[in-house]
Amino acid sequence: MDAFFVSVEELFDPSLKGKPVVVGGRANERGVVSAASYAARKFGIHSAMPLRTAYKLCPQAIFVEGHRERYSEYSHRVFEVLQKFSPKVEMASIDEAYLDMSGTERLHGPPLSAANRLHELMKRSTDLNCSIGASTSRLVSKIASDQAKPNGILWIVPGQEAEFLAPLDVRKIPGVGKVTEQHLHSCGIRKVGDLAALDEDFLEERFGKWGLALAGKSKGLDAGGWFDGEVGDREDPKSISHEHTFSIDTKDRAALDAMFVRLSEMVARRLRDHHLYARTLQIKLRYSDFSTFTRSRTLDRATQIDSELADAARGLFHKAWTGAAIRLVGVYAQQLETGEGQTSLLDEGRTEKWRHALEAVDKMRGKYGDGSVSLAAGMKAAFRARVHENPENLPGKDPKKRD
DNA sequence: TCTGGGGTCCTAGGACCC
DNA sequence: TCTGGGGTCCTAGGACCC
Repeated sequence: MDAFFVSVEELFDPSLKGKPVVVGGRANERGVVSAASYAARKFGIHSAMPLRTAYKLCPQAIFVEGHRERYSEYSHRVFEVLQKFSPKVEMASIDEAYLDMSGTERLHGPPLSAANRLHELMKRSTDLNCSIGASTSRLVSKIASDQAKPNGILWIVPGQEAEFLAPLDVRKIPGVGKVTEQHLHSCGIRKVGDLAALDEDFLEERFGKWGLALAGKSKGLDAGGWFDGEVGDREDPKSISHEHTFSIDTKDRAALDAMFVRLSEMVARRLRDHHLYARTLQIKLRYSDFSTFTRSRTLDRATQIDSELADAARGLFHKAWTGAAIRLVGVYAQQLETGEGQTSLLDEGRTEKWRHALEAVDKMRGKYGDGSVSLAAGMKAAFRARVHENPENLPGKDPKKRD
């Protein structure tokens, strides 16, 4: 989808159309650009750029927080349109999808006319623009759709994959980021064609397993990495996490403790939504100087209970924390299992009680919002965060706030 | 410039087992 | 007595994607 978040915002507020719009947060907040309108991009603004930098480049831009629920809803509408074209659809992210079109020629005709009809139906059904790349591999189709933006279609004729890729910068290959790009440049490799011309053994020696995959990609093959397997058979998530960057770095032990509880609750809630149990719990700490540390622990027994995750998270935190001011904390559930596994008789009663309590809690959260119920420590987190960011929120000043 | 939040995949060392 | 080779699990870190 083209400038997806911005385009959805425009549907709800047409006055934004044609203006420099930045989705991601207010101009003076800690955070980065999630999406920028094409008008904003003219000023040099792009996604992942710090909001404060974007503001300096274009102070007159309109900064909006964004609405995740709306994007999810529209993502689902997009998915429904795509399903009309192939039974094998894979949403690769909220605004990007792959369709396996093999065997649909009789129904949709040759690639270009199928792409055309999809393009038109997408516009009619969702009022949103997309770009389409068509080819014999996911890799080439993805790159082709990038080249087709905005609002375009690009079909790479079978056999022409390598020719299409050859003049492009190596950075265009998904998986080649800043670091790999620098590494490749230092070897004198700048274009995909340079890569394709190299000896596979050289690449493997220099870049390991990844080098071998790169050799394949440079020729347009879905070799290794993300593109393995059939289109559309992604299963359960492999990890579930939440993290929080404080608007002001903090050393407040109770506030940090409480934030770990709150994040653990959010993770546990989503584990239950997915009917999954976590065997490994990881935390992340980021200090003021941006140095980042992770600590993890594998639990005796997989769990989806708020307090068990929270206790483990706080335990890891206390062991690792230097006492210095902290910018970010995070909680990650990994090694997800579909059952909790062997439970000792001793644990069973306790676990059962929690299960009932949490069922009720989840129902209330569904009805009254996520903030409606929390472990006592989680409530403290919300409260302390409010006071930390605005001392006016201290209780006693206003009887209503004290409640 | 002053750096979010949600993910996936890969590497590498050490413990431990046979 | 002076040390193999294979495997798996655990932990920490990092590149990368949207």
